[in-house]
Amino acid sequence: MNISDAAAATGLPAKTIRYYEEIDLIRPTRGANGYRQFSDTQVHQLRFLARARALGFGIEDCRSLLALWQDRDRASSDVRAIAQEHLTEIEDKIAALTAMRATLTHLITACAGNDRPDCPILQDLAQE
Amino acid sequence: MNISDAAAATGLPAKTIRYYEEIDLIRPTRGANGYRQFSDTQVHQLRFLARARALGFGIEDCRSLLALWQDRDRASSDVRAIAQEHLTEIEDKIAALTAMRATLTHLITACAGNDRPDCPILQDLAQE
DNA sequence: CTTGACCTTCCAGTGACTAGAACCCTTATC
DNA sequence: GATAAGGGTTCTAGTCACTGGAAGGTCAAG
Repeated sequence: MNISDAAAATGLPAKTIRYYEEIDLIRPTRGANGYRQFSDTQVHQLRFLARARALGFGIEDCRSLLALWQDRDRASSDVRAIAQEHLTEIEDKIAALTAMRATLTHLITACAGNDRPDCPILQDLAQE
Repeated sequence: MNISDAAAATGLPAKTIRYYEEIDLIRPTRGANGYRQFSDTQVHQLRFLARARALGFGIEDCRSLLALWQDRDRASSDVRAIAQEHLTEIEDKIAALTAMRATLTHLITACAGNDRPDCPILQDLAQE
């Protein structure tokens, strides 16, 4: 399977798959012409990576999760620990963004949004 | 006022202030010894930038907002438009993170987190 | 005169790709 | 056999907003 087929099968751009090879997340073999060859197993790994990335896991977490997936003697507690830490980070980001949203919503509501120069948004930025 | 005083007065790291000069967000003068000199006005501008960054505005938005702040003939609608677009981006991010949180919370709850290898988290990553 | 705290510039790295250039290989058609 | 389209390859550089570190100049105190 060539790279564009692997891309179609996983939803990942070909460029991203090449990048994953560069950082040793995946090791496709090479054909006589130098083209990358992806096995069904590797396509499965790529789908795993795509899903993990979609859940927001960083590349190093993905590497760990992939290794755990391959390891039949893994402990589910190791997987859970990675997921739990990631969840905490997500919750922190949500909290930060939610605070921004509250402030912005408030300021936008207060701003007339007309031709005049007076603006509560700028006042807020200038003062606090 | 030297850079470390400006940093202390604004909460921004000195490195960040140098970076802001490099990208022409601020233009401190220089003393005879080559040190950057910050006026009270410039410290005020830096605080404005710090606050805008804290609300998540990107650097180019900050540049625009700073220019609008300096412009006495501005229309508040221009400020509001920038803030509104930014708010929409924040809401998109919150939505994406909230979806991740829901999935992760569900999976973490389902995972025993013990010494055994069976793990709903890996199952989810492998299948979907 | 030395020490230590400041300041300067410049280079490189972060995360996870992405764009683009320059070039090679395969397949189909004429 | 020529050619053109549509693969594939590598390499460099750019993204965003800093951040770390090295090498070296400046200043105030003792």
